[in-house]
Amino acid sequence: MNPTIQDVARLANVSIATVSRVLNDQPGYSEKTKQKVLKIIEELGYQPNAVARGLVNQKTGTIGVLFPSVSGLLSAEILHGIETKAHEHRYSVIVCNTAENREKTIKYLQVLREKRVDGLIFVSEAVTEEYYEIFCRMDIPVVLVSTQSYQYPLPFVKVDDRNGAYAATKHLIDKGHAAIGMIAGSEDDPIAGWPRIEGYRHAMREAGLSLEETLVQSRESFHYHEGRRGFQVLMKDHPELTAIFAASDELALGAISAAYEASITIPEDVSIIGYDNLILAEMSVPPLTTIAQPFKRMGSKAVRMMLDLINGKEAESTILPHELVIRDSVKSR
Amino acid sequence: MNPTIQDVARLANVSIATVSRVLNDQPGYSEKTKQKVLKIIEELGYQPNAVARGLVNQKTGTIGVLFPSVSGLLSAEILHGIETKAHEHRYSVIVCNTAENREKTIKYLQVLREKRVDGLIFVSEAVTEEYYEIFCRMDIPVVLVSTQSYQYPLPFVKVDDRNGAYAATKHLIDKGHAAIGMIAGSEDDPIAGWPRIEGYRHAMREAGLSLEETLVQSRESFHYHEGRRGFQVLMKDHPELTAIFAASDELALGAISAAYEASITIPEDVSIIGYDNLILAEMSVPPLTTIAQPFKRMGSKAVRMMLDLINGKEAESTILPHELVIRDSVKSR
DNA sequence: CTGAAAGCGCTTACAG
DNA sequence: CTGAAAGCGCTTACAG
Repeated sequence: MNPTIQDVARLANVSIATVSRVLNDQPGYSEKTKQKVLKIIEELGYQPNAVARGLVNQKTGTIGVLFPSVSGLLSAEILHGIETKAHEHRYSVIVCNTAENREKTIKYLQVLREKRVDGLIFVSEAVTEEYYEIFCRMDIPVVLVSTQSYQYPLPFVKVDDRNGAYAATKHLIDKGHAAIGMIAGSEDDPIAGWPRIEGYRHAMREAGLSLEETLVQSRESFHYHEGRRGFQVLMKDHPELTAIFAASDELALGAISAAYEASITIPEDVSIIGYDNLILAEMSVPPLTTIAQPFKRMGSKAVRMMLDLINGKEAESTILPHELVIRDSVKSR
Repeated sequence: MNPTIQDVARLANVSIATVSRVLNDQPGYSEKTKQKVLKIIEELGYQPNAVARGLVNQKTGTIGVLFPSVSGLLSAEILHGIETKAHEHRYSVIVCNTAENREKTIKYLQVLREKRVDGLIFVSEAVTEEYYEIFCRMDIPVVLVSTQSYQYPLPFVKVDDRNGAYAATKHLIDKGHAAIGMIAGSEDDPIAGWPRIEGYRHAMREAGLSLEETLVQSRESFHYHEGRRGFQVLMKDHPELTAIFAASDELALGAISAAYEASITIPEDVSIIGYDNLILAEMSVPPLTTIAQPFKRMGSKAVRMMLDLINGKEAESTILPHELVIRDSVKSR
């Protein structure tokens, strides 16, 4: 159906070797030959078969990206960064939705291995020993995004969660708040869980404020409904609170919604600061003050590291800066 | 690096043809041979090279998906549906972010053609003559999602926008509203623009209500900020309005935010109904009543159609049902 | 039941 | 400057 290099060679009266050379900008043919070949290619609308190329070159120009969830806003923004940068360098990206499920992840890894992707980007998930062993067997570069591994030497790009959480809490303190609670992720989560709790505690301690345990409501996930529940529990235990740091924007929106139902006004009664700066932070009522993570940049940076790795260079793990985005959900006291 | 079929054959003392047969569950070997081969495969951790397979079979088990934007919630949910269903059938998906840009789209199409994807899913965008010609040249199945073509015979899966908009408006009318405005997309948009306006007008006409032109604020896009602006203009021109149909959830959230700033209470002063049912509809304050589009189902249905097409069967265009989701942004009068 | 061989569409030494 | 040939890792008639 599609014309092949054979067709081009025949019509141009040259060998396929010559066609291949002009295709790849290699030396070894006269200008005249080049023009002849180019003309035929044009006429035929010939496009080289990347599958055949992949087979001989042993690289496919494809990278696999594994997400715990593709429908989340966070993944979507990271994917956007990855996809854009990859395409700039003529790489394609295959998306995989692991759903944080071991079997699915392994299945995906197997498919990606069969497809001979040139590299793997692993997003927002912990690297288990099992995964790591598969990475090794695949023998291709792996870059971590928005996660890191303490046990395995895998390069990563992320924000410093501890610092980000510190900045959020500090902002609340600077605004005159003293009774500050936190709605957090799981304490067992070594990436987005306890580091953010640590950051909060650090700021509280530094300011000489209460470190009472019940001030942080540790939830199972970072989702909206947990934010609602977290807010309710927190306000029941600590009606004196004037400010809350929610460890994700979704948690913050949940808190805002629960506040609304309880006739607590944000930010008049209670100030709330989020974490992430997803687009929905802007759409919130009131617009959410939050710590921004540069998701797109994280994605493109990961691709740049991946390209270095593929080309045999080193890639250094990178901490990208977070940023305080002030909107209307935090009020001075 | 990775073991090949040659390695397996050598160690199992059989020919590569035999290995290939047991790999593909074809007849033609004794149970004993099979076990021997399987054992070696296991020991070696052998995994067939999908690139080589793709070259001989002339199919890659990969489909390309083109989105106008990968970072949007809507795309993310459709992608989720596509990805899940594709993976169930051992297909991989390559994502492409066209940014609604002609050059980028053509570049992507070229890459996908070189990579010899087995099919194309084209999401939420109009099919131009130029694109259609490329589709034809690629000679692979194309399925449209959340869009359709009036000029070209391309199968699609979508919701009936006219009916959905009608249902939204009707709901407002049923709740006792008569002064109803609309914040719409572009009138030039033949997919999500005028059909929704038509649906609104149909319901208004049927109920004997005003069809005044200024009652529909047609905006450039379906984004949040347009919703804010749309609301402001609408309420200035028509302070008598008690209800508004926003043609997307983002527009609705923009309207709610603008209302909040103008001290207009939702739904007490003005009821608002959205369209899409993105997760943020649930997170809105107040939670947004809206028309749900089954995005995940649209994605998986598209893949199912794609598989039929790839296997030489027919695929019928499908209209999936919308659904009214009642939350708190609409109040009876 | 099994294997030798051709072929998928390319790239790349090698020889001239 | 140019081409014949081997090879990438498979599948599939074909012959036995």
